Parts: sequence; structure tokens; C-alpha cells
Amino acid sequence: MYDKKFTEIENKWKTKWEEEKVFLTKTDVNRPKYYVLDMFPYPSGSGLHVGHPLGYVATDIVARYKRLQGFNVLHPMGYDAFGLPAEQYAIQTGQHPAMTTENNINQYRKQLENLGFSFDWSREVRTCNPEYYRWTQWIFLKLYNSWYNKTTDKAEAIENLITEFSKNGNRNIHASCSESIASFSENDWGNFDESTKQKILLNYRLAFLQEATVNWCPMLGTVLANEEVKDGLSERGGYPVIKKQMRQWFLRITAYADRLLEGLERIEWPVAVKEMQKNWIGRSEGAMINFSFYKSEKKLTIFTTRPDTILGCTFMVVAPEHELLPEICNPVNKREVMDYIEYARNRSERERIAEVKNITGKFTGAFVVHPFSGEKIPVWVSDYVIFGYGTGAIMAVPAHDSRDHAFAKKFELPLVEVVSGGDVFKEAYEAKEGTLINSSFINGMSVTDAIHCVIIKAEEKNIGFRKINYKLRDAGFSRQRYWGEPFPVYYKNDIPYPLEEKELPLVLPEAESYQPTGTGEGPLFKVKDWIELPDGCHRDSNTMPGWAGSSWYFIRYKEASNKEAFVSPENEKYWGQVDLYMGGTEHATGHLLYARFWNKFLYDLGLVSHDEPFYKLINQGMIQGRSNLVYRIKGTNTFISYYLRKDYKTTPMHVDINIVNDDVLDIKEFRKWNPDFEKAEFILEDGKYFCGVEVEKMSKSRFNVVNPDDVIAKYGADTFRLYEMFLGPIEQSKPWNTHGIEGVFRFLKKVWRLFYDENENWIVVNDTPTEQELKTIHKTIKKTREDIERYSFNTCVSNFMICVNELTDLKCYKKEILEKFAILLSPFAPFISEELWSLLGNSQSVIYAKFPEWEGKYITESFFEYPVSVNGKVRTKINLSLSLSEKEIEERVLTAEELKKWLNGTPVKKVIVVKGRIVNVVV
RNA sequence: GCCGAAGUGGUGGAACUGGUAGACACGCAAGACUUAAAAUCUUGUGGGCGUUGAGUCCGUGCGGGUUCGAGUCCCGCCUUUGGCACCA
Repeated sequence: MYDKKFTEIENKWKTKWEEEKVFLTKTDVNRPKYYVLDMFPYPSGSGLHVGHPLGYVATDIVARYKRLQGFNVLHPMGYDAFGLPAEQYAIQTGQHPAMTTENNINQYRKQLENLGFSFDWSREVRTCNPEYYRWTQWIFLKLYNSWYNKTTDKAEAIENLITEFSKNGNRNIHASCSESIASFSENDWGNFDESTKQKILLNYRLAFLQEATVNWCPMLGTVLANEEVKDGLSERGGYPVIKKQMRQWFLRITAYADRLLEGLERIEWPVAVKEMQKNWIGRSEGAMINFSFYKSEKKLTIFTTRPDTILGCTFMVVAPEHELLPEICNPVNKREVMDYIEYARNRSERERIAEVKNITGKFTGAFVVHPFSGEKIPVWVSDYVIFGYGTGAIMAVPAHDSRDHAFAKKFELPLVEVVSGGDVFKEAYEAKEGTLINSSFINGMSVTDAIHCVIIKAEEKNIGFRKINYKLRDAGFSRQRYWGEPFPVYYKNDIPYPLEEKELPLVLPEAESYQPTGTGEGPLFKVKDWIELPDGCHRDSNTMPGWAGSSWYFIRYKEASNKEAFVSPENEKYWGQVDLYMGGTEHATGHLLYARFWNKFLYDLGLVSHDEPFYKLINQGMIQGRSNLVYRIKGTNTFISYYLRKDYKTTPMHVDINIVNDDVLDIKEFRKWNPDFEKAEFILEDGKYFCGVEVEKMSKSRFNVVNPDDVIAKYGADTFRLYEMFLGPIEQSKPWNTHGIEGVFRFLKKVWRLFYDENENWIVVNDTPTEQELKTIHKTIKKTREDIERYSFNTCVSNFMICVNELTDLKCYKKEILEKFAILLSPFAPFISEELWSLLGNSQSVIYAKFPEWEGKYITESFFEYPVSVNGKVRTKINLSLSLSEKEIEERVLTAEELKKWLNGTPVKKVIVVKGRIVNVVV
């Protein structure tokens, strides 16, 4: 019986697959390739839980399916092994992160192997391995040695730029750079000293150092990326985050903003992820417009997306950090304004967000002159204007912007309606519909026309120009951390210089302490003999962020063993784009954006062949935990059963789901579980203690983690795989619930019984299949193909069940049929399929089999039972030949006896016949 | 507030381009086997009315619309969920 044998079968094939290296993949230009990839895991200390494999099972099915179709399939796995948790653990326990990481990886590997995945382990990568991060550092140096040429719209070597500078200065250069650089001639360039040259070049490099306001987390002692900060708190740990000025490495992702946006059109990704990336990039079209200060040469430049409302501008607002602020302040207001700047600086990000409704600001005493109306307009300062976006200054149009409206209301500033259509005294009218009023030369125009007209006019007057702005910021790339890639640079007189390629990898040195210094230097700062170089130069004490290694690992898989290059051109080209990429939504704006950026950069250098790395993306849903709760009556050691708890004040507590059965607590085990509960009292109902239930994230602290190893021990990996697929569509999140697993297990037992009777006698015969049997199997082949192609794995499993139910009813034990079925099942339940395949007399593994083709002649029906409806309601069914024409069907239906009572003599208006589908009679 | 996704039996879900709603499975109920339990097998299972059986009405979050025909398309609402949130 299968239920006694599955462990033996699974162990047998696991060993055999490994011995025979059946999953080893080699480049083969004579076969079409298929690249199917999972987002590689961070090997955490708690191992895999049942949620992790969901995506892996799906990709493994696709990988095995594509192999059966003759594709050469690349299906690798590796580990995102650098990162914070290992380091936090090291700080707590003093164990080297390399050690704990290695242990965790071994644990993961074992668990993954138990699940029967067809990974080519010879290609495994670990981002913390020097042989891997040597190339991460190499790519960093490529970024450092490149600039973005806007004219050719791609990254180019920095040498070209230097050559151009020495020929023509920077007058012809159109580049992405940090700040606008004063123009210089070829002579100037020649006369600049080394330090000036390097500082200028840093402005152009794609990896560059910059003093910048960063998210500094004092508790973690590190800088965090925007996406690591949620609501002003660190995502990890939930500690407060403040703004701090620091010199950091940045990657110039903003140079790629437009291409990152455009590329989304050419890939098949979930709309939600595309939307998120679009929002994150945040492209907005508008204009830069200068307002001259009253009786001054100085200008205030603002960015607006609504130049049409310019005549409705009644005041200006600048961010507290705005550089002009100190000089433009009227002496009378200066004191107050300076106090305000100080106040704004000391407000943490969290306070600022929490107090959005608390509008603050000060009048600077300065005025600008309206470029079109000539009116004198006051300039205010407020922290509702963000320094980091646009120019850090805005023209306020209270009638048509709700933030300006609120500000005007609070400080009693005037308001002028310029677009008709709303009640602007009540609330700002922000719609782009309506006619311009009170607006001199644009009166009567539509919003769209007015926007265009104002920009043209501003360009004519030389006070402004069309401008596209992005929310996307250059990516901070320094972390004050130990467990990451060291920067392959050294500093001489505070100027960074790259290491030579042959000096790579720059290996992470041993450290005595992993504690952050707290001063903004990384822990490496304390490793003096590493950080300080004999010639007086020094290294960077920071390391790269977690996403560095994961931004290109999908390329390394194409040739993980290459010692001379990050990948050879042949292998890169052969495996090309990732055809299917599976992973969680949590990487929508982090990993997936950075990986696209790095890949586009490598594409510009001609190092990869596709500018979009991942063609098809699927986000697998989360498997949530199903927690159980017990309720302790406050101030006592008495626990009250779930349905009785309402009359008491109780504290809910998570309880280990392993000592709960069908929500009933095992009191004996509970007493043993924690010494505090040894003497606990219980108030029961029907002699049972019922627990509460909550569906939430699976985590150790909630005691709701289900380990796949336990499920596999009880039912086997095949059942586990089938069950995870059977739960529902792959993209959907769902709670783990073992109730249904029996059904899938039963199914495999039923499969087994098509080969063996209840006394374990082999019952397969070589007889010729009947029409019915052929129909069943060919129907299933067709459906399985179609469903895998659209990633509908749950319906595949249903269809296997239907097929087996039918074959069981038909008592079909025929080799010809069962052999086909074993192949169909093999991507989903590889172990049992492999066993049955070999029992059927095949000496080679089922992975070398050919996926069966279905033939229309076995499936085509000659008759169809037409549902006949009258006025859209199904009234009867009439069995008719499918060869009948629509006219003939109509005649047969109208004369049919069964329909008489419904027609009841009423004249028939119309008959709709859909061949092979339905007949509808309209009366 | 803005943007996106989704609401189908007691439960997970199916229904691909509008064409027999509830496939498949869980659960439940009844029965067979068994001293008994488990396992296995058989039958039933959206709701109401009716009933020996047939029958018949209602039913895919709610209200409207398009259509011979709507779970599916359109409009308006409600709920759940994910993301963004002073981005000018």
C-alpha cells in the first residue's frame, strides 16, 4: 500500500537522482532553452516553513514540464546570504555570521532536497562567498567607472568623458549628474588639479560619493534605504529614524528612471507590481519657473505640474532646508525663521508624518514678483514642502491645491479661483477639468491648453521651461554594517580610488566585534590593520546593502563556475532572459527595481543581451499561519474556554498549535509546555477547552509555524507538493490548514491502486485501451497542458483526480494509458511518478520522457446534450448529433416533445443556436 | 485621501474568449465491512416550497443597465485586502 511505502520510495529516488546527476544542466545550442527562477531565500535560522515552498513547487512543476517538452531548462537555486539578521544574531551570540549562515544554508538545503525539487545544485550561488562577491564588487567598479550619456541614452565609460573634457570641456556634454556643474573649457580642465578633477568626475559617475540627508537609525546604528523605513520607523525592529547628513555611496538609478518606466511595457508582470514601480518612480510632467525676488537679482525657482494655475498663485513656500533661506530673510523675521528651521530639523520623520494635520510655517519677510501679473507675493517657509523633491520651493495656489488651501486657511492668506468648476472657498478644486478664469492671457482656455500656453510663454520670456520630475531618488549604497560586501576602493586625501580588477575580491576581514560604532562608521572601522593601509591611505568602513548581491545573481546562475568572468558571453546569450520568475510581492519596489537597473546598466556595457531581466513574473501568495489562542482571566492563572470568555476580562495568549487539535487544547501537554502553566486552572465547556483562532503571518513568536518536514514525514513530499498546489491559485494568499490534505493523500493512494490491488498484486495489463479510456487520458493531457501554460496548477490537480476517478470506474489497468498518466503526474508528484514509471518497465528516469500529445479524434464527441432554454432559463436537455447544422438543430428543438409545455403555443420570436453549446428559444 | 486587486455553498475553490453556476476536494449525514475503532467503499449534500417520484421558485456582496442569455461586460454603492501618502 502506498501509505506504507512513500518514505521508502522518496528516499530511493532522492538518492538515485543525486547519484545519476539527472538535474545537471549544460548549455546546448541545439535545444531551445527555458530559464525558470525562484527568488532565492535568505537562509534564516528558523529554516523553511510551509509557506516558502509554495513558489518553489510551482516553478519546479514548470521546469519539469518544460523538460518533458524538450526544452533545456535552467532551474537553479542559491542563497541571499548577506544581511542584517545574521549580523544581529552575531552581535547577540558572538558567533561569526559566516558560521551561522553556513549552518542555516545546510539546513535549507536538506529541507529543499526533501521536497524533490529538480534544481541544478552545481550552479548554487551564495552572495557571501568571496568567489561570488568578487563580481558584485566588479560590477560596482563598472558603475564607478561609468557615466550616463543622455544624448546616446546609455551608460558609457568614464574615460570617454575625460577625453571629451580635455577636448571640448563640458560644453557638449548632456549627462545625468548630481548637481549642475559650472561650464568649463578644455583649458580649464587641463588646469584643474587632481582633486578638483576627481570631484567633478564624482558628479558624473554612476556610483558616487555624496553628502546627503539619509535615514539614520540610531538604535540600529545604520543608514536605511527609503523602503526600509515604514511610517518613520525602521522596518526591522521598529526603531525611530531621523534625518542625518552623511557622506555615502550612491548609485545613480535616477539616470534610468525613464527606461525603468518604459521597460514595464515590454514585460509580463502583475499589474499591481507595475503600478507600484510606476508610483515609486513617480514621473510627473510640469515646468520649472523662476520668480524674481522683489528688488533683488536673486531668483526663486519652483517646479509645478499645474502651470495653468499660475495666476492663482498668492504666496510662495520654501522648505526649511532651502539654501536661499538665510539670505532672503527679512532681518525683522530672521529670528523667528531661524527658530523654525531649527524646530523642523529636530522633528523626527515620525513626528512630521504624525503631525500632518498640524500645519506650521513662518513668513520670511521676503517677496517675489509674479512673472505674469507683476504682483508682490510673500514668501513663506514650511515643512509641508519637501526639500528632496523638485526645487524644494513651490508656488502656492490655495484655490487648486488642498495643501496650499489648508495652509492659506491657517495663516489667512488670500485665495484666487482660476479654474472654474468647484467651490474653492470650501475646498481646493484640483480636477483638471474646467475653464480658466481670472487669468489674463489664458482666460477661457481648457486646463491642458493653458498648461501648454504658460510653458511656451515662460520659455519666450526666458523665465522657465518644460521639465519632467521623478520621485525616484538615487539609491543610497552604504551601510554601517559588517556582514556585507566591502567597497573595493581606497581613499587618498579623502578622494576615493578604485582597486584594480586583479585585486578583487577584496575579502571581508575577520572582526572581533560586530557592534556598530554608533558614530556613523561601520564595524570595519575597528579592524585597524585592514582599514589603514601602509601608504597612509585607508579603506571604506562601510559595506554594501543586502540588495547588492541579489541585483545580479540571476546572471551568475548562467555560469556559476566561471573564474575568469562574471559570465561568459556564450552562456549569457544562450540562457538570456529569465522566462519565468516567481517570488513575493514584498520585493516589488526593492529588489525588482534594483535588479532591473543593474541589468540595464550591464546591457549598456554590452555585458548582457536583454535589457529586461525577467520576462514573466508571478507573485506567489503567502501561506499564513493559523494561530490558536488561550484566554487567561486577568490576575489569575485560570484559563477560560473561547466561547465563555466574554463575561471575563481576559488576556489572549498564543499557544503552540502542536498541542491543539481541531481548536481543542490538550491540557496535559499545555501544562508541560510552560512551567508557568503547570498549576493552571481551566474553565471548560462540554469538558473541552476551545481555543480562539487567528489567521496571521507564520512566525516563531506566534507558535503557529508548520514545518514541511513534519508534513512530509506524515504524508510524503508528493502529497505535500500536490496539496500546496491544490489549495488554490498560486497568486492567492491563504491560511495553512491541514484538513484538506487527506483528500490529496487519498488521491495518491487511488493512483497506486490502478497499479496494485489491495493485496499488493501487480494488475497492469498490456491490453488495447477502449475508446472511453483513450478519451479520459487524452482529455486530461489536453487540460493539463492548457492549465500549466496558464499557471493554473490547482485545476491541474483537480483534473488528475477526475482522471483517476474515471479510470478507477472503468477498471482501466492498461499500460498504454497508465504510462501516459505517470508522465502527466510527474511534474507535480515526481517521486511516485518515477516509481510507477520504472515499475512499468522503463529503465531511464521519467524526466527524460516526452510529454504526451493529445489527439482530437479521441476527444471529439459525436453527440452533445444541448441545454435548451426558453427566454434564458434552462428547461430541458436534448441529445443531438454534433454534425447537425444550426438550422437542423433549430428544427429538431422546435418539434421536440419536451419543449411543448414551455412553449405552450406562444409564437416563437427567435431561436439562438450556439453549436456545441446551447440553444435558446425566445418567445 | 489617491492608486490597484478581490467578494461564488458549512469550508478551500472551479466555471478559459458572455452560453447547463457550484467541477474537484474538505466537512457533514446515512449505509456497507468490523466485536469495536481506524482505514476503505457506496449514496446524498446551495437554499426554500412540495414530494413516492417528478416538480417549481430563489440564488455568484448590494442597486441598476446592456444582451436571446451576465458570476463574467457597463454605471453607481458596500465590504475586505495590498500599496502609496504632504512628491506641488
